[in-house]
Amino acid sequence: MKEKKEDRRIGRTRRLMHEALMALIVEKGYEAITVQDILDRADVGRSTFYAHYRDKDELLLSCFEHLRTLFEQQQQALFAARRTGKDPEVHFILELFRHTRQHHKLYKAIAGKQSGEMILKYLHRDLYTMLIGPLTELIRNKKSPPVPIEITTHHLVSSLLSLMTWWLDNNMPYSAEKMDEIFRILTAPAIETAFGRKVEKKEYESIAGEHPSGSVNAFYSLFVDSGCCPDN
Amino acid sequence: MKEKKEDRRIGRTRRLMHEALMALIVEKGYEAITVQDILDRADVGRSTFYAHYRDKDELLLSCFEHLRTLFEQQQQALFAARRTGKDPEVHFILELFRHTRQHHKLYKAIAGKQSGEMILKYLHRDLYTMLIGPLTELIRNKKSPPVPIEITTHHLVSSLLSLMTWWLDNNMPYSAEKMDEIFRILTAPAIETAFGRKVEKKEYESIAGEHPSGSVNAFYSLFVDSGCCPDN
DNA sequence: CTTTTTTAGAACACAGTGTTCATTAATGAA
DNA sequence: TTCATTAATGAACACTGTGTTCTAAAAAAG
Repeated sequence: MKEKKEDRRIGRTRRLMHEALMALIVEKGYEAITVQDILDRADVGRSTFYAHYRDKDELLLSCFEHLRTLFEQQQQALFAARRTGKDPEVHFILELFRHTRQHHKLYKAIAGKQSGEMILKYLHRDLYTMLIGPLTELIRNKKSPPVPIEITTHHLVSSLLSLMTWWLDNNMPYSAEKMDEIFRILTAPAIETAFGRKVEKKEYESIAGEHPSGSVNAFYSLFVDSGCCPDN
Repeated sequence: MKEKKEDRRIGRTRRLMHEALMALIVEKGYEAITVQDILDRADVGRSTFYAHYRDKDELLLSCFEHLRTLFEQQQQALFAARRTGKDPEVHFILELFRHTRQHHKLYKAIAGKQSGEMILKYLHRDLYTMLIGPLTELIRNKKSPPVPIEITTHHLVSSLLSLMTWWLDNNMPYSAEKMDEIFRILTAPAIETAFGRKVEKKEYESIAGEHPSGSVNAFYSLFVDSGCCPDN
């Protein structure tokens, strides 16, 4: 399974540069960092850096992909555990907030306001791609929604990322569960609208409750049941 | 009133540089632009540029402030017209979309994805400052909201900007009125929640209607009635 | 017309990027 | 351990872009 013919030095050098960049982003912000800063912090040679990455952006992207792999592996594990029936339901958004808290230093460097804006665009694009399919599927047989599905999806992703960065940049004053709840309260009605259904008062109230397992969850469980996670 | 002791050359030079930057942003994106590009396009000397602006960012900021002034003047005029009772109600969000359409080339350069991310942060900060006060005032006597007012405000501003940039970057496929309606559908329920009131089905349905003048509008008319616009 | 202010243009030092190459060191396989 | 292979080092280099300075010329104001 594992292709382990990689030189140890490569992994070590890459790890050093990752760590250096993450630390520097938190300290002075991505834009202000020079390649020389990274070399000094990681204590590697200039030519070594360019042997691994084309430029600063590619290093940051590499850090981002590392974090995404971490999350995907954890999702895979949870997904597998769920299939055995031993675990409760897994909700993508909640797990994302939990993973963020668990690796908050990495997330803050990568998704916080100190990081490069480029990363947020990648995150947006990735989440958009994950969402647009299942959401389109869900409204297939419904009447045409009052808001185009592309805009709704775009709005949902922007809202999620906006909450994430707010949470990180304000030192996570609330629990992951609370953030998940906040996201639901702020966006669930819009999702119902996009699905073309009326919002019943009873349903709406249930949104503010603690993780209801009613129809509102249809959206959230999408991320687990529809195989929208990459590499599935 | 007007302090017109400014040398004609100053205005001309500044205008040339503004125009050059706007055009270049649309062409190749803000980050890729060098000072030399601006000098060539505007046909001004290098020392002239630095006599007016510290750097590229300050020039972009100057363009942004120019646009904001344009909008504020128009708002002032509408506000005045409304006081005479000759005009229908003025809604901040709708007027912002209308102004965006009216000056879409400027807005696309300044708020589109090709522009510097710095500007979106300024826009976010400005809108947040405009919103947070009136929103806090509105929930003063209500029960404590399920979502902190700071987060709700942050979310609203992010949603608005996300819609704005989507609209601009997709060549404005919908009318300003439609965008205003979309913004209401996607965010009004969250506002009601922040206000601590239950959303009645009748009210909710009215959101999707054409610019209802019911209680949902309490939020939107804030921008007109509460003097939250700068320089009032 | 005279004074004041702005602009032009070239020269400059400086900071940061990305490349090259000969040398040294670490690695992993035999 | 030996040894061929691969990676890291570090210094030198050309290059691009920034921001400053200075003198001469042009334009505006009075």
